[in-house]
Amino acid sequence: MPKLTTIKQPDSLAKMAYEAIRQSILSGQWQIGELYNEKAIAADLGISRTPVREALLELSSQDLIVFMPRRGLMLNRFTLSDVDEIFELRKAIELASVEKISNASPRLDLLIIEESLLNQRKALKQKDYIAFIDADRMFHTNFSMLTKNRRIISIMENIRDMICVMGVKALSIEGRAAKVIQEHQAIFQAVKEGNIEEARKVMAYHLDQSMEAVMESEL
Amino acid sequence: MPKLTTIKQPDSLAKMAYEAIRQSILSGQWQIGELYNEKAIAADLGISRTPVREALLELSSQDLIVFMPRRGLMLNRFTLSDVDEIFELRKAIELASVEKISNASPRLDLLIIEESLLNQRKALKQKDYIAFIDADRMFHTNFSMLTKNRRIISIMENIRDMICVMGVKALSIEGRAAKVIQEHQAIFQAVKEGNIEEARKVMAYHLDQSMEAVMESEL
DNA sequence: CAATATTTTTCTGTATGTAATATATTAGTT
DNA sequence: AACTAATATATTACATACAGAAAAATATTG
Repeated sequence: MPKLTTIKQPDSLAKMAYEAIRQSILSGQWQIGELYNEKAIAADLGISRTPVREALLELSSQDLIVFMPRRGLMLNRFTLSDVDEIFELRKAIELASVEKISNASPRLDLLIIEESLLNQRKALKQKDYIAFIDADRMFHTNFSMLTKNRRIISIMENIRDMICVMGVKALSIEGRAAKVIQEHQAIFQAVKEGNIEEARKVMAYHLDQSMEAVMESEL
Repeated sequence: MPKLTTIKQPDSLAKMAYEAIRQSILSGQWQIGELYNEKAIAADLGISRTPVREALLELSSQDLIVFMPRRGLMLNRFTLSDVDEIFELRKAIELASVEKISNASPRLDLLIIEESLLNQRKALKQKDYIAFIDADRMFHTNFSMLTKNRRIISIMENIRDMICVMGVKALSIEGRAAKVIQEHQAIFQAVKEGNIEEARKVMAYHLDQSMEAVMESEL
């Protein structure tokens, strides 16, 4: 029986390719409906098709891209029913997260959340759209991080990636940004007070509103 | 811009390899702690290493196996903290599922769940261990299927696979099987009555008990 | 000129080749 | 005998090769 020493995985080309491609997708460089191919991506990254293919398989199992057999690959085009499914899953996980965090003892964590709230307010005041989205993402990222559950963290990361690929400009809907801040504030308040029922309620409301905004801006 | 006709994916060797390897793992043919390698698996399946590698990458991203660089691969050896994480995630999802189903209007669904309950009782009476485990799996599978949320269904499937790989004989703990049936009955009852609060409560209790049984039998 | 048949091109899915590296084995030294 | 260094072995990680299928381009026919 072999030893069980934990081996540090050196950064493989496949992992680097995965991150590179993921970032290029998230930063909006991939057009929806456009066909891409392994060879071009490999050439672009200066490596062979093999590690690129591995990266693409991973991205495909995360539902960001879809393989069109013998044709190429494209960004996943999410349907309304996809959005519904994704937000249902998100709700299940974020409600559980908010519940866990409301219960947690080291209230230091709260500072982290509060900071992202402040950043978001500042961004809105300065009308810095990019910074606002960043802070929004941070607010929710903090919640999953605070669960300290790696599986929850990674599913939530994937959900945020999918929402990003939807290409939504939900936050640019008139008045939505201000409401988002109010909702975040309400969530933070309830968590701070340790009021679990209220925390779940306002988080659920916030996610329902977000989904509606996404669907609205999608059509 | 290319057409968007949905193309039927022919069963690729990679997909077949994935299912074959997954089944051989779930049916207990892989020993924990043992090293395996791509070449041998490929030879075994009569195909080349490439599709085997793709299948293994998928299984690894599902946390069933781990790659040991330049050494081979083995079954994932779950720690207590893994078990904790997995059950936390499971709880988040199954609580949401049970809530959704309690609310659902076409109560036909209930028949399906009731049937798996009856099967489980029968299996216990006949002391058919295999059938009992099957019915147990079926009971929970039904819940995720009834959500009609493909993402929830696939995460739950993965969770069940991981629990299977843990190699637990939790259900063989003295008296546990009978208690499982009681707990399932209580869940079914609450769902039938549309009593959401109660349904969540008894499902949470059931999952806590299950996790304890898993951890107990793991050590 | 339109419609169909044929050829060419493109791109994947799979197979195979190769260099690097972690471990096991052996030899050598004190 | 115990420890170290050198060598061998096993196995991936990546590159490359190739066949087959779909799409695009071209030729052919009515």
